[in-house]
Amino acid sequence: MFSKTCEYAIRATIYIASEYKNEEKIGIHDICQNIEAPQHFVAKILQVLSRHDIVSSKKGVHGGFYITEEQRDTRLIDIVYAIDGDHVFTGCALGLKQCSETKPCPIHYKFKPVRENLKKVLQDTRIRELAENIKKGKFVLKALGI
Amino acid sequence: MFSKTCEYAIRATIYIASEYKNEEKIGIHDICQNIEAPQHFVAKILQVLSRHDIVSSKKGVHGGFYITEEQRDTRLIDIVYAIDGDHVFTGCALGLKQCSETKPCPIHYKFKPVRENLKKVLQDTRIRELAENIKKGKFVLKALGI
DNA sequence: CTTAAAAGATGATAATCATCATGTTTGATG
DNA sequence: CATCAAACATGATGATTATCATCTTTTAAG
Repeated sequence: MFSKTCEYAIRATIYIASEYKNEEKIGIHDICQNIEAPQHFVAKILQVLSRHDIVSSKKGVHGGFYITEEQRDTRLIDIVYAIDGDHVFTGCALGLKQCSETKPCPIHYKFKPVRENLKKVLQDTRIRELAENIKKGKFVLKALGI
Repeated sequence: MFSKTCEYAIRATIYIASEYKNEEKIGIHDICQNIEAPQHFVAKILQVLSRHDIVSSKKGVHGGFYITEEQRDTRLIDIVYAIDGDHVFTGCALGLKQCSETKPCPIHYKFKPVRENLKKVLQDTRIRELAENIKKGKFVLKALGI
């Protein structure tokens, strides 16, 4: 559904939001270990997220990634747009360039509710809520090693 | 949502179903021209569809691709399964290996209805219906050149 | 029974996406 | 103000996906 890049982006953002407290920034190493993702790759992704004002970062000693109160209001759709663009929402399911409401492909209207459903979920889900649920232990971001 | 391979597979199948009549098989060249897809690539895909009994083919002079009455009952989900596998339906939206009903990722339950919705659409849509609609001119598979 | 037109099979190339590596800039701290 | 730990930037490699090319097999028809 999303690119791997986007999956990592969402996981990293949720992790940062669930861990950040007391002004202690979170290092890339810590992040990657806990979301089980390749370090260099995620570093690159976090730079993009940072430029899009989805997460914050600070260089230097005691630097790292963190998230502000405002940024906790980020909706999943913002991350998807920042990384994957609008393709998931607007692109034709059959890959037809000219497919539209007036020139629909054979399955255009059948997929419309699916798309709208997806969009709604992404619009209604905020990082804040997901991070809270992680903290409560309701959900997991990685398999817990015994 | 689907791979390009899968998009071409669906388009080709619909085209064959909408064009085939009077036992006249449809050549790969004709198909590719009308669905605007690369010939060699689609040839490969049609071989897979043929092996999966989604379309039929005949070699030699006056050979080509065609579709039987039974094959017109093929549902879109059959094509997706044949080409892309079950990843769209079962894979975690965040790419987590261990994500499941008992160990859900943070957005697992939010995406569940989206997935079910998608699956239902694919299950309820048959090639027969799509081909009929093409014939009636209600939908298009390619941009009509002026 | 030879020919030609079609799909079938397999392997090679190209493009895209994911991952890795290396060096640069920033900023707190002694 | 030198040092070091962090993110930042950019380019290189690897893997996967999409596309192309070449040859083989089948089959109707002269």
